[in-house]
Amino acid sequence: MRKIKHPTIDQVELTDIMYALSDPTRLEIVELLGKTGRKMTCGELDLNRPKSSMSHHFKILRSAGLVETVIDGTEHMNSLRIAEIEVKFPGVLSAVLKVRAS
Amino acid sequence: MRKIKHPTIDQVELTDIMYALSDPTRLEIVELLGKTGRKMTCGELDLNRPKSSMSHHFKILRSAGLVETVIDGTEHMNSLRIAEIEVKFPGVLSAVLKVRAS
DNA sequence: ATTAATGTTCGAATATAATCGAACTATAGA
DNA sequence: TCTATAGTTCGATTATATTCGAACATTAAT
Repeated sequence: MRKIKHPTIDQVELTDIMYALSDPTRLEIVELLGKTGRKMTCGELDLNRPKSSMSHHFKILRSAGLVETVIDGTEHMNSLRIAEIEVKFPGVLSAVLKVRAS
Repeated sequence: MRKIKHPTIDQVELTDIMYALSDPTRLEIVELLGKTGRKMTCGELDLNRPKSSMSHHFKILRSAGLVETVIDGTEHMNSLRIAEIEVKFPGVLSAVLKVRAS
């Protein structure tokens, strides 16, 4: 496990994004990543759930194209792919973030 | 079966809306309702699927608060609850509709 | 080399959802 | 009243997701 695979932006489907955002835990992760605007480790994003459960949710966020994870030492740094997603699906993710921020 | 129950707008959750929109068939229904902007019967919205399957999807769209159905004779007229949803979750549904329209 | 830290993957249990035929309900029209 | 129409509900099948402990992999530090 050296590098994590992500879909390219043209492979990202709107339904997958909707699905990823339909889980409260995942929506909260996305909200936190959007709020801080920086890369965060899974640890920082911990929501009182077992590691394996969190890992599962990150996997879905990644495969939906919402989150990018790069490995840095033992840590996995996660960030929102907001710029790309806003180009492909203008207004969708930003509106969700705005709603959740208020 | 006289009148169909819908959630009030304050009962509507963002995650339920996301979930409802994560299915291609349902997203297509929403897209058609948004595009025409008028009430449409389930028949008009038929997507080559059995009635019972379509009914299932409408049920989910209704319970998510996305669609309102009023009975008119033997027909069930469906419309998007876009005005209410835009007040509660500004920009979300409109962005999805815009993306799908393009 | 050991040990610790950070996540992933596996595997199995449980839960939720999709699908669709068949039976049903409600209304309209002849 | 009989029949047609529009859609829902039931029920059973199949498929997909969630959950989380335990084992594993990778890197860092001692």
